[in-house]
Amino acid sequence: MARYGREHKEATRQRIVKSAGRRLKKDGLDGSGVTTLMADAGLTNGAFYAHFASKDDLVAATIADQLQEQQVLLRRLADEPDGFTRFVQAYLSPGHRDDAESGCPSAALLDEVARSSPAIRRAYSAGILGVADDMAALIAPGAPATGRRQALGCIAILVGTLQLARAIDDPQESETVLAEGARAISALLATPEA
Amino acid sequence: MARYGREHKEATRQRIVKSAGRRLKKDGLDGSGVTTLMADAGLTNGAFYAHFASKDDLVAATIADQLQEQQVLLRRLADEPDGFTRFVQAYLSPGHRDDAESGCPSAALLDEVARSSPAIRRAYSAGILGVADDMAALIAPGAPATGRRQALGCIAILVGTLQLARAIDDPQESETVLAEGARAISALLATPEA
DNA sequence: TGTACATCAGTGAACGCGCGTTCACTGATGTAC
DNA sequence: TGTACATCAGTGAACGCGCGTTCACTGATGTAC
Repeated sequence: MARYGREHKEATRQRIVKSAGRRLKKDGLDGSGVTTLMADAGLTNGAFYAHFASKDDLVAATIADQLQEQQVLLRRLADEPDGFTRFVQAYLSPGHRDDAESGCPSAALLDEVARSSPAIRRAYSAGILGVADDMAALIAPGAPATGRRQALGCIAILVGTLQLARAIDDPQESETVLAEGARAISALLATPEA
Repeated sequence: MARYGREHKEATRQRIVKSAGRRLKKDGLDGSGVTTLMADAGLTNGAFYAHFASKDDLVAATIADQLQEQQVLLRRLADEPDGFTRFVQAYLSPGHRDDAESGCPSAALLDEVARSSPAIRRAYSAGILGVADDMAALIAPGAPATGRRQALGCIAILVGTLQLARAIDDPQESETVLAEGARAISALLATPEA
């Protein structure tokens, strides 16, 4: 019945989603064309619609996948000492700033996501709230409600800081921004809710 | 000698830059075409290159103008009591979240700016550092160096918070994000540098 | 084991469209006499 | 004051190109006998 093993097509789809993650974060949602996205996966444009209903459909799937990857990363850190501190340090590092392609999808794409179709915003919203939950477990293991609020605040700080550090072309000012972002995270977590 | 009064052409250019500010913040840098940008100013595409060398040139000019407008706003607030607090309140309001077109250029465009040409990043960097200086005067009138660092941190928090609030499609979660952003600003400003 | 076949993942050319940019031109303007 | 003129801001059609999407097809595959 099934031609090629039944996992073959799904594997190809996953390959497209993974390479699209890198391309979209590098060139933006509007800046990445279907032909390029397929070429990145070693395919031609024609095969695209055998896997996705539209470019929006791929973007939504890719964003969901990227945020799931972030959840996996955060869960792995839950087992390590100072997991969250180390996460913040890596996130606000010059290395991450200079490598958007393999970095945080929110930092690379958030303002474009906010302008995107409902389907994309839905995928993003569900994904980022999942990330917030896992981050909350790192920040305040015993207080999910508080931790989740704080996690959303931390995400906003991390994303804004990295974007600003990327946009500013003076290396020294850019480093100042990264350092101040780290200070803002510490300050937020050290300040009890009113 | 001069045909049309000598201020005529400059006035038209300014009109294009102002309407481009709204359009670019609404539809993004990649999402706004030259024909649309000119139509917004009541002109046709052909006249574009009499005013700008390229689309990048208009984008750089528009970003510089938008950031100057923000400086004007911040300077006006310096004369009022609680100027900065009121600025933050308005910035992190549902009204601003739902009206990107007439809002903060950084919140609308920062990740696209980070991917843009050197000329655009240069215009943005110069502009945002000017904004930071004026914000520093509001935050810490007597300590420019500290104030400037804190201002950069505040800008990152404000931008990240507004973008996240815009992307999340659940109104309640979105409000939580805005509230937590405000708390992060207070926490950062209340925490002395190490 | 070898061969004929049905399946379907992937190809590549084509579609209409909007992009950024160019250019020959039009026609309203302020100036010169 | 009235008219002829030079200027040049703005028009609108056209350029080649890449966009997202469609579709007739190819050819490698696992299965049936």
